[in-house]
Amino acid sequence: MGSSRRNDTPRRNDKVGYSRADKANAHARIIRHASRSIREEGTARPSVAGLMQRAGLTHGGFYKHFSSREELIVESAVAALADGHEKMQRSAAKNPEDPFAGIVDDYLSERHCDDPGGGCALVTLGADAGRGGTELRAAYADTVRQYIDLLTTDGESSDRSAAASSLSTLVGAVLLARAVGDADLSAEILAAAKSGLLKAHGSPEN
Amino acid sequence: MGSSRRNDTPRRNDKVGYSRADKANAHARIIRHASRSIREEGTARPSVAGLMQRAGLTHGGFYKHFSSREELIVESAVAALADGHEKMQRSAAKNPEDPFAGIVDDYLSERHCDDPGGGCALVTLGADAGRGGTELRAAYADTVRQYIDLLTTDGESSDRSAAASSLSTLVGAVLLARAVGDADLSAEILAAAKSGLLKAHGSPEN
DNA sequence: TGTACATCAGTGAACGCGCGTTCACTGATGTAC
DNA sequence: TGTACATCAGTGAACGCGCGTTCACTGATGTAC
Repeated sequence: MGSSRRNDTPRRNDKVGYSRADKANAHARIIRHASRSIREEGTARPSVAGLMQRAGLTHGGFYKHFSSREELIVESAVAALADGHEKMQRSAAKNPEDPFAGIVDDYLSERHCDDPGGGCALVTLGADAGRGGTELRAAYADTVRQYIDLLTTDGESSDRSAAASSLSTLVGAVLLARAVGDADLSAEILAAAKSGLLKAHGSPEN
Repeated sequence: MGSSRRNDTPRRNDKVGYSRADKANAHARIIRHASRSIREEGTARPSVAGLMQRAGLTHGGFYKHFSSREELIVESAVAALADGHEKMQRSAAKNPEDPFAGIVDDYLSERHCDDPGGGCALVTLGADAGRGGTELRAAYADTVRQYIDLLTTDGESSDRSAAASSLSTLVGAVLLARAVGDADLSAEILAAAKSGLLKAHGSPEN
């Protein structure tokens, strides 16, 4: 009740002092929300003030966490890329007998299509990465390699090629399905990609 | 020599009066350069002044051509989408015996990959279209349908599905190849997509 | 065909606004003793 | 353990800057007669 050292009054609205744990939490919150924002709006549009507001903070404290807007963008892009990869790992784990089918089902789902902010950043940040700096592109490339590994069921080189081709189809299909404003055409694209991928995967050699 | 009505002194640098043909030419020039700029930089970043400057004009006259920045962006996005489709038609025409192979060769070429400003706008404007207004998305959807038609060699519905799947692969591969900053990985992705597409197209049924 | 005049494409200065960034300030945190 | 004090996360006002947009102005264009 009386003199509280910590963990009392966990978060006041008006004015407080801030512990190191508070800062770490705030940092994680900024990154988490920003990684959604840039997937939704791209890396160019979101403002520093808006991103801080979404994390429940004001813009003034921004430079206690990042040396520039660009640094936040890169850090949250990396987080977004990792987030998408983790979700794909979970998709693969959902169907242990045919992880490829598990991935395809989740990736080409309406659910994924309707949630760009929580979805694969290869799609949402692809164009921005192509225009971006070295660091972003390197992180993007690493993520591509991880996706290809995940889609490669054995170590054969032809299978790695098939995985890269499959990844292209997955990413392209979701990009197209989101961009056309037509639900029927979106569904057609997703179904076509799924059919093509499963057919190719079913007959791996000729 | 003496009193020139028109077509003398075709374009002076300092100060001139402007004919209707001049305006039409200027309008086309603005659109042409802007359609490159937005493919290179996205729809968010290029400024009105910069876009006008690239067309050899100053920003003041902008609103003689467009009612807002947004209007220019949409108009030049439509032009960019049409430009990419025309180039793909030419790719198909280059190989009349196997138009599909002609398209795949050009689309997945290093040349296309290295020229986003002159390349397919489904790739470069995909993310922006997904975030954009109704008009842009409708134009994007129309272009997608034209691409699918071009990739459909007969009217069978399964072939249309194959075409949509192939288009996803094409678009995804170029998006990925551009975004990874690694020439080897880019080449690997393009080669993998090409191999996957030609394999699938070689054996159309089972 | 020639003359008189309204039009309007393009210029460059100016507008308010939102942006990224900086700063003085606050007060709990957390260290030194 | 308790006391004194430096640190520093977060606030909100303020900064200059570049943006989209507006405007008065110019003078060849192109129409009316």
